[in-house]
Amino acid sequence: MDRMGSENEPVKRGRMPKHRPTIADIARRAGVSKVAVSYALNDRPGVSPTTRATIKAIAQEIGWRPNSAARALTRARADTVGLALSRPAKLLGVEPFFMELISGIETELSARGCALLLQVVPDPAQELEVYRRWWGEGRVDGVFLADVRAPDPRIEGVAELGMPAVVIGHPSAAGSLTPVWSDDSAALRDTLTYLHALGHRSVARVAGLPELIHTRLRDQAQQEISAELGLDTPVVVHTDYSGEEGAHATRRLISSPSRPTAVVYDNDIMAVAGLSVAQEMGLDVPGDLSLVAWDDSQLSRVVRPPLTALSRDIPAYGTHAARTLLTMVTEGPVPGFQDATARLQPRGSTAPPR
Amino acid sequence: MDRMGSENEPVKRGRMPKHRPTIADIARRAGVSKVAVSYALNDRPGVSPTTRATIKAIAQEIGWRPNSAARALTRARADTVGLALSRPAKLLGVEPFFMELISGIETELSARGCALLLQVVPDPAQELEVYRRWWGEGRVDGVFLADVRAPDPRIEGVAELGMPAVVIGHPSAAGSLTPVWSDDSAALRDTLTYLHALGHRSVARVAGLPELIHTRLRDQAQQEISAELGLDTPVVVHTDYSGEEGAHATRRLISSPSRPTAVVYDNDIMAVAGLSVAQEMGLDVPGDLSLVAWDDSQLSRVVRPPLTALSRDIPAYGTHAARTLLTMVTEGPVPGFQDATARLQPRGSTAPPR
DNA sequence: CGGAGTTACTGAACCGGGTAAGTGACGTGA
DNA sequence: TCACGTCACTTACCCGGTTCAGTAACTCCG
Repeated sequence: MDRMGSENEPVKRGRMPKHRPTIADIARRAGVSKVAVSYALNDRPGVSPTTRATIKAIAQEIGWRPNSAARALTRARADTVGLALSRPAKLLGVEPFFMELISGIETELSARGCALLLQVVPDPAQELEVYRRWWGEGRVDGVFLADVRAPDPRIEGVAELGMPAVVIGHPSAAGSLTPVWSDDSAALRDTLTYLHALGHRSVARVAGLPELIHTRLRDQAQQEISAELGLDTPVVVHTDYSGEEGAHATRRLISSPSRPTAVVYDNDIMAVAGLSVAQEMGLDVPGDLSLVAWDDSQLSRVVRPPLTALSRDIPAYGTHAARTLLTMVTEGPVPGFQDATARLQPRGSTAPPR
Repeated sequence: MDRMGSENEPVKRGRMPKHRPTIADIARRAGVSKVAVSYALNDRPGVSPTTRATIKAIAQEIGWRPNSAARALTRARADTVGLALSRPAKLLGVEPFFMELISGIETELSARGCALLLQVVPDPAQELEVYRRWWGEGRVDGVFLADVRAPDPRIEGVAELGMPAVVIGHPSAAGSLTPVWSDDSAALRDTLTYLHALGHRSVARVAGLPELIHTRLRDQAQQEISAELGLDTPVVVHTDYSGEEGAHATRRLISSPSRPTAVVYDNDIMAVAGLSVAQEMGLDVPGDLSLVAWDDSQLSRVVRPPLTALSRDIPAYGTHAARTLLTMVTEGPVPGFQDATARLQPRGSTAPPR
């Protein structure tokens, strides 16, 4: 029984009215009530197998999809989680970390029918504001926090909202929120032990942003482990993670009277920059200077010599973070999750010092 | 009925019930109806200045935000646009392009109070499925399409849905959708003309995925421009954009009997890999081999010699794409937008051939 | 054969905003 | 003095899907 264009009559260009099908449309076609359709489509008791099949067939045929807004309204669930990043475009682009993390987060989210809302903002204060807005508007069910800082207003702010949140970083940085982290200290211990075994005694580090907690933790771990192993007190230079600052820091280290024999870089782009600088200044890598990159990507492998790197599965890290967050959303508080420790991948950029 | 605490009355830890404020709450406090509140908050006539001020003050005080689902339901507008990417995690991470693009897209979106929904999927077919779902569920008002392929089901599929969409790529790839693009052909012309002027006659190219339309367009332009300038018929090697394949392709080119004197790479990671391979094989860059990278990032500047690159403002590109899409969403069809042509940035990796 | 239980369904209300169409209290001009 | 217009609100109903509380019809069983 084909009834003519119900209420909305004037069609624009011969096209269908593009009226997205609703359960009311299905109900009309099937000759039942909206409610029966709702029960049928959600596999809830209350409709006969025959009716259920008919309704499902009609839904399939007319391409019905549940309107997410309507559903969110009743279930008070957005099926969306959020991630705001506060780093400048140029830096975000050059660090493979975030893209790989996002990619891993997606893997888990899409398997569970959840979407990811992303926003890039200039600074952490605005990041909190974005989270406040998202939560207030009911757009997200939870969020990820990355790049935790020394005193970080986001931690307290998000906790106050009562919004499920996963901190990508060490528990000591997470406050009352749930951390998903990997043990940087152990990774650094492996690295320094390895360099010590090669015969190095002076190991410097070109670190990331000093205000990030994970930078501080690495700084502190390096102090402690160096002392334990009997290495020289380490020189640590802080940068903004850019290649330019990595190059500059390397130049400073190499020119200093107490030149280190090995350098650990907090990301791979700085390690590559450091490698170029060292070679340009006539040093042999690894003969005169050994280099280690923290986080491994294609970049570490395509330069000569290939870089010894602290390798970890970043997409998996993201997947774990997403899984943790979704569990919190659906089942309430969870303790946190410790991911695998980065594994040292020795390549051509490290050797015994001459 | 086994669940008793359903009326969420026993608060867990002394916290407020976390009932997000609605306009009904404001109405109650102000002693007016919901509608008066709605009018007041939306700056519509129908309430006295005094009442309006009172209502706004209360809204401010209790931290009211419009529920996005409820709003989407009546306005049939999600205030969200979508981007699905179908590249493997490892490749996405290493190419600064997407992160910078997203960052630029965000700049425009957040200024207009619009959110970005992101999804990473394994292949283009699933990307279309994601778009179908998002559109069917009313989650997005429009989408971006990147990495258009030779026959691309997404173009037709998205057009069929009647969903606003911007194609990041050449008009010839966009079908009936709206393109935002920059003139690769002109950029390549500048590059080849420059290399020709330096004295190069044999210019190869290490290209990206052959199924991408923009790769094809570059291939074709290279053919034509090379012929025009009197260069040798160009050798083009297709890759998956990874450093590994870039290195391999370079090795092949260098070892071939008709070794080119210059190579253009479709992204910077491959150019860096190519540089390493050339140096490893004993070639002097730029003396024996000149290299050009398509798309410029920090990477091009931190290696030695720094890479001559086709530089363009990718965040701005994203901003233009976002602006175009939002215009389509709010005002209907627009013609498309041509972004600035990439500018050749000569650095140390190019010189006259020996 | 009558009451209880089950099955298959429906009407009404709800989520949190929005719009259209009133309504009563004023002010104003003829 | 009265009809008319405005203002400042209100009532009623919508968006699309979910939930609760019925209600017939049918089955089962003592």
